[in-house]
Amino acid sequence: MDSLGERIRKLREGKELPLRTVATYLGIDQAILSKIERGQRRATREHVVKLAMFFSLKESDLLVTWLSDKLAYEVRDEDLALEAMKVAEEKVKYQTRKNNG
Amino acid sequence: MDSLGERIRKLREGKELPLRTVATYLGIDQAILSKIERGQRRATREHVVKLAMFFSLKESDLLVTWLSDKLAYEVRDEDLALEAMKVAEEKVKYQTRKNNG
DNA sequence: CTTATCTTTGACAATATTTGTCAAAATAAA
DNA sequence: TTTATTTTGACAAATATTGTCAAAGATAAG
Repeated sequence: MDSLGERIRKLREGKELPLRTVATYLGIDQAILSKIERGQRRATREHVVKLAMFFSLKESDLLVTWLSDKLAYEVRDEDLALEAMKVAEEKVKYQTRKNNG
Repeated sequence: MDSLGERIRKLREGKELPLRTVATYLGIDQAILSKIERGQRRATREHVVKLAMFFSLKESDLLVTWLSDKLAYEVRDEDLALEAMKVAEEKVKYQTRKNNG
């Protein structure tokens, strides 16, 4: 259950690449990538798409990691986080039905 | 499975109160309350707390509605919304374990 | 120990998003 | 018609996000 940051740090270190290399590919300063990897900043969707390219991952795979990070972040230090999450899941199911069939 | 806006509109209309009355209680312009009720703007936590007071609801009850709205909003029009939501739920469970026991 | 490379930190700027006011237009009720 | 209520949209203020940059802190190599 890794965060996006943990995942890409592992991938990057697995290839023994410096932050600079990946950051340049993303078109951002290495300082930001450093922060993203350690969870101090959040990636944008564009970053995620490019990271999937860079590391040859399925885009949807990395997007789910990124989105779930965002959701968990949204209810960080909320007592009612889990309860809200469950209700939200139902709301999303309903939204989906509404958009499709 | 009402949104916060739907809930408070029903409550307000149930008491036959104009937007003005509730908006003044919240300390905001009625235009905003109108938008919140119709889901065009989002309430702040402060609004929610005051609304719970105003309508004599359990604060946590309304907070769950508000939080779940925020979560659902965060993944609006995302194909991977539901999948991300499920992963996020696990992440939240883990966070909780980390903070408590 | 010194130098070179890599990573982290923090101050700051630019941009985007959110939250609000206000006034006018639209709607509904008297 | 009037009067009260609600909705809309343009705009401003406040806040949050995303980024650069330069310096400080680690790590590794010579």
